[in-house]
This record gives sequence, structure tokens and C-alpha cells, in this order.
Amino acid sequence: MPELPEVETVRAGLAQHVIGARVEDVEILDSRSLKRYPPGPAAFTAELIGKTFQSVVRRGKFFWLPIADDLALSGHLGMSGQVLIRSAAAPADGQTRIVLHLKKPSGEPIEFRFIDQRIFGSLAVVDLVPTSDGGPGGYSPEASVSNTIPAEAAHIARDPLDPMFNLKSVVERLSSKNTEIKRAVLDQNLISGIGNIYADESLWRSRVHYATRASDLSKRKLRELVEVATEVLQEAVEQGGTSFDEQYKNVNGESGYFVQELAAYGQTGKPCPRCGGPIRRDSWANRGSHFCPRCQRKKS
DNA sequence: AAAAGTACCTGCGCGC
DNA sequence: TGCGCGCAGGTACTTT
Repeated sequence: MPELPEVETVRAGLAQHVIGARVEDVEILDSRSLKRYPPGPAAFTAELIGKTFQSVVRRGKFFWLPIADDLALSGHLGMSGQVLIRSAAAPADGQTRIVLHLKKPSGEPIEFRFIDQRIFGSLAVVDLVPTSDGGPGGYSPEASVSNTIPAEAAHIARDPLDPMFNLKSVVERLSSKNTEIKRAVLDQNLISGIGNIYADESLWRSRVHYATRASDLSKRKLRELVEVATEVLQEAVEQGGTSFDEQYKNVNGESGYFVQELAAYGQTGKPCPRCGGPIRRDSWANRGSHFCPRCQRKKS
């Protein structure tokens, strides 16, 4: 479940289930899901066993669970990752790569199952380093957040749901980019959390063509685009994210419903909800871009 | 240095 | 039915 709303849905679900839970055992079914953790499976297991989770934090599409002042279990879902919380007796889930066997404070055993079809996602135990701006590492409304972040996510910009997100500075930086606006919106170093779905939806709502040069857009238009993207992300979080198929679920295995609100992404050939013209898909940057050729004219 | 291209994976649906 | 191709929610690394 890969963009900010899906990762936030997972983060919130994890916070409900695993805060206070202790790691009893670890099963590595496919070590490729530890590819960002060079020490390997034995070290991963040794680091985690006996640790208790106190919070679940997210920045952009990265999430982490601190296990010490300077250490965290961190994860990224890539294109096809999921986390499911299951009872120990639940049937196996396909594509399960790593299982953390946890014990809740009540004594109830549960399983944290990391599932990932394409293995672009991964888990790791990583150092927490001070944030570059000295603020909290990320978003975690139900627990206090230290001013640290996993080293592997230190370069990720704050996302629009972060209390320290700075609209003005993001607009400034977008404005200076000599590249297509969609590339800039997808650049996690400028603004994090937005992927292909929410980029297309945000561009559609603000009537911007994906290939417009960022520097050709007015600051006012860029500000509108970022504000609209923030609304899109918030609405999608409220709907539990976007689920197209069996692959994208929350930690309880339930779908999100933002797919019903999509105006452009995946709507090729369907009428634009604004003007009625057909939505088009262009091949773009080794992926797709969905837009309304009538409402979203390329500037200059 | 910034921007653009490619590699990393599995599985599905499509046309032939 | 089988097979090759294009496609899928992302990131890090390499090249220009």
C-alpha cells in the first residue's frame, strides 16, 4: 500500500495493535526483504528479540518503530508491500516475507506479517539520527516523537500532514526546478508522500498538465497545487487509502475506498468529472500519466 | 550539480 | 493453451 495515505493507514493500524507489544521471535521467510539491511537475518533477529514498541512514526512513505533511543525497526512498502496483523492461529498469507511474533501487554500473541509481492519494499533495523531541522522526526499523533529519524530516511522532505511542513519553502523550491512539474511533485526530497496516484489527482484538481515546466508555473499556481495535494492526501487518509485489488489492504486486511473518488488516475477513456471529455493516459517516465487533455493544458 | 535514465522484482491481463 | 509483451502504488544508483 504505497503512497502516503496507504502508509498512514498502516501506521495508524500498527499504532493500535503493537504499541506496548514485545518481540518474542522473528521469522525471515525471504531474506530479500532485508536487502537494505546488510548485517543480515541473524543480526536482524538478534536486534529485535525482547524489544518493545513504544510508537509508530511516519514521514512520507517511510515508517519506523523506535526500539531504543537511537535505534528503530524501519520499513518501506515499495510498490506492493503490506503489513498485516494476524492472530497466531490465522492461516498463512501469500507473499509473506517476514513475520514478527509479538506478545501484547495482555499476554495475547499476535503476528506482524510483512508481505510484499515485488520485493521493492523492505524492513531494517536502523540508527536514528538527529533531524536536520531539529524538529520531530515525523508524524505520530498518538505518541510523542523524538527529534530523530532513520538514517535511510534523513533525506526525505517533510510531508503535507507533518505539523512542520512549510508550504512557502516548498513552493519556493518547486519554483526553482527546471523540470516537469510532475517530476518535481514526485521528488521525495522536495515534498514527500506523493506517488503516481496522488500526483495525477492533484494535477487534475489544479488543472495543471504533468509536463509543464515547474519554473513556468506562477508561485500562486504552485501554492494552489500543493494546497490541493494536501487536501487530496487528507481525503484519501479519511477513506483508508486507495485499493484497486486484493493487494492493498490495511493491517486488518480491509480495503480503502478512495478509489471511488479518483477523477484521473486509472480512469483512461472515462469522462472527466469536470468537463466530460475523455481522460487520457500517456506513457511518461517509465510509467503512466493520467489527465484530462481539455482541462489540463500544457503551459508554454 | 541537477536532471534523466535504468535496475531491482513478481504476477496479471492482453493479443497473437 | 501457451508465450511474449506491457503494465503495476517506488526508490536508489548510474549516467549525462
